[in-house]
Amino acid sequence: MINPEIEELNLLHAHVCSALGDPKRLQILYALSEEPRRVSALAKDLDTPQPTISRHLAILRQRSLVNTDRDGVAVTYSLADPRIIQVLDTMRMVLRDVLDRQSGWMNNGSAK
Amino acid sequence: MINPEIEELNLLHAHVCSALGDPKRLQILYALSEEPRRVSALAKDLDTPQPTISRHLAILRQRSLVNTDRDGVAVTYSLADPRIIQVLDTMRMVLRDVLDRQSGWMNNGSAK
DNA sequence: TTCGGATATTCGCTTTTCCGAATATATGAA
DNA sequence: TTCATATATTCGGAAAAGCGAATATCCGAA
Repeated sequence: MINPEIEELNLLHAHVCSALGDPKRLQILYALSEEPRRVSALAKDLDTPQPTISRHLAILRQRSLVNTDRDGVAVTYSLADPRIIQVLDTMRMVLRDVLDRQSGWMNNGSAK
Repeated sequence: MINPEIEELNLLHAHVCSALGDPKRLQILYALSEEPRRVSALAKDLDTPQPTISRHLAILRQRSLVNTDRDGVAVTYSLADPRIIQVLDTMRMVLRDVLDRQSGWMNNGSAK
């Protein structure tokens, strides 16, 4: 409980997870899972200013969630690990189940 | 791309994921995955003030990541879905791989 | 109703995060 | 070197998140 290594790992863990907590970054990650893209392509596809995309990509890059590949003046970003999408899909399924349960399919719990 | 339903789901998705981005909440979720606990037990086990624990639990509750079960004056919290831990474990593995790669096992890439 | 223990909420305050706008840097071509 | 294009960074302000301390609420027992 007072182990500094575990504590440190916990901080990193939260730091990485917090990168998943932004709508624009989710869009970016899903877009990259379809296929690697340049910054300009992401900006166009997500209809978002290029500096905004770059800032989010910097965050994802710092947390090692995406890789970069320079090609002349252009930079192509790709997903660093497919498990990231697996994680996001799982969370989406969990969310969907919650929404289904709340949206009262099964009417109101009392028969007749 | 201009679908309001998808957009809304994306916001919720990010909102739920952002709950995973705090070290204390990670500790709480892992503790609850071992076994359900009362607020006071969490406070003691994680060596954290009770109001702090309650605030974090409120966030996890709002996002439907934990369930509550009143038993008189005590409230027992439990993990709402085991897939949440699966997600956290996966992210930890991804993180571990990154750290391993950075920590230069394989020395420096050039033999001899 | 009153009390005591368990849990929840509020209040200031500081820190972090996000955005748009502007600007800076980097690379290849000429 | 200079230009044009692609990408990155900085700045200022607004919104959100976190925390400790204090306090409020809830529930069962008496």
